[in-house]
Amino acid sequence: MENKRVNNLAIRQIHIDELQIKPFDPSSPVPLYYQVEEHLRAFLTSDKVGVGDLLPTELQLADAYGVGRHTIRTALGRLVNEGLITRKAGRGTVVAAQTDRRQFLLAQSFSRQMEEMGLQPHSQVLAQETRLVQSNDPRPLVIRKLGAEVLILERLRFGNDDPIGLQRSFVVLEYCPGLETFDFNQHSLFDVLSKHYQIRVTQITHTVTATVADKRRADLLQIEPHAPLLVVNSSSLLETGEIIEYGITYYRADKYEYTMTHISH
Amino acid sequence: MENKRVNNLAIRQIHIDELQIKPFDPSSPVPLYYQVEEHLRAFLTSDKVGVGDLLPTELQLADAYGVGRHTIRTALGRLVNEGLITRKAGRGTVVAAQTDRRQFLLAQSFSRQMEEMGLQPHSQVLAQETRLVQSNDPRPLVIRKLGAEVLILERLRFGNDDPIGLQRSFVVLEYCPGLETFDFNQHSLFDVLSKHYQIRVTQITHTVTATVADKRRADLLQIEPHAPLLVVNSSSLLETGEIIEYGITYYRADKYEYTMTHISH
DNA sequence: AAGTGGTCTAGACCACCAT
DNA sequence: TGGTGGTCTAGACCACTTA
Repeated sequence: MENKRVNNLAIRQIHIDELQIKPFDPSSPVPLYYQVEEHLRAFLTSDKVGVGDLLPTELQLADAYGVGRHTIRTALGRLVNEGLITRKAGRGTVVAAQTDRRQFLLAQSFSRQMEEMGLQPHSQVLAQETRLVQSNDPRPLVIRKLGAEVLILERLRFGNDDPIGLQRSFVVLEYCPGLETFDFNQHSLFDVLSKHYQIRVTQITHTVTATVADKRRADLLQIEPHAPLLVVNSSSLLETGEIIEYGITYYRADKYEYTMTHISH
Repeated sequence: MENKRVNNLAIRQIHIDELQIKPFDPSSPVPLYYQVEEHLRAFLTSDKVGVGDLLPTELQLADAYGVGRHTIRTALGRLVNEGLITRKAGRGTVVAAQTDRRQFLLAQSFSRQMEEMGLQPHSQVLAQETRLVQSNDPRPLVIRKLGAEVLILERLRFGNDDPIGLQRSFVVLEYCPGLETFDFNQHSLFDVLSKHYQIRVTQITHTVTATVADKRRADLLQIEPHAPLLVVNSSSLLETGEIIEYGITYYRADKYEYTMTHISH
């Protein structure tokens, strides 16, 4: 529990013992730098560390893991690329803000988007049914999952009690049997998938277009008919490339905008 | 001009002399690996190489540049991260297809987007003027460049002779003096910036929302008034984080959609 | 002044690929 | 079988940060 005061900012120096380093299996075919990397990643993504914490020095890590400094640098270099840590000569290696990871969560979850905008999210389930994928369902589902069993969920989404979006979600039940028994007035879809089913969505594609509100959508969203709507179609894929969810959301253009940053390295 | 035949595929082995390596200035403060990296990048992005060409071995490069193998590996590793090359143990280092770079160009340039969709792009300049940034201009410009000189360009954008978008661009002239003398009926804005001014845009943020067409926009885009439009606001930043361009484009929702894929690592 | 990450070298052994 | 990139070590000097 030693703290130092640097630049008028209390920062925490992580002690080497906190890493709970165990000796490696030297006969393992897995490269040493990768074993170090995985061990550090597990530690960095746990709740034992916070943004800005200072990692032990490279030489301390090399000593503790029982490998050369270059091996440690290889592992740290990969974690820098991943955005988990940053390095400063003369200063040390610090735990970074996980903006990428947070942005990805935002891309998945309406609830987190609302929280990010400072709004209190809630949902009203308008319809919930399970049936098989039909040929007039969204194309990505038809192409890859025709005839598969899906949960279809239609929800009206609110931020601070204002209706913001009307969302229709198709979830392929083969990956999450029993999903239809949850109450999605109370639970976030992506929270249930990640926490109850341990499902990792690793890729999401959004296609954005525009339309004008018809009578039903105007009534539900409490806007004039013919008011502009932003239409976001989303495909959520597993690591294997299989589709698990497809969604169509109609957002009020006066309450919501879609932002994306492209970075060239 | 020696070719080898491997796996029924003619591949070209790049000879070390083709790189035209000159001795480095050893007193330069620029790290050796970075000098190597820049030299290789210039070579790889020139028309002297093609996708699939095989680079000289790491030891040959180390010898030719007069540095250690590890220094060469650092430079090559960074170029791998950048997507310019790939490596295969036992095989060698090969020139990669530059898919990442192409996607980023797409995000910049209307012309390339149209080509990607198989449409012939062209533009009609509706207005072109230079003036100073005023307080009622787009916020990102006002915040960072109030009073700076900008070129304002309003263009009607076509794909295969159909009007698709109406675009208003603000370009900060401090980075590209004389830009106002180009004829943007003929030239792509981002082509002129990158080729004539050697300007590298490394970050673009898009904000997407929706509206309905007013009379003027409906006439220009040849649609009904009140038809839905997709509104894309874009900020283009330099490596330094400074803003060089801001654009607002109104796209016909029946002709254009905005697609973005998020990937979690 | 002491310690940090940044850079660099020389050398070693390995798994993999082409021949 | 010979050569490639992949991994790893030991050691060195530097610029920079912090005290």
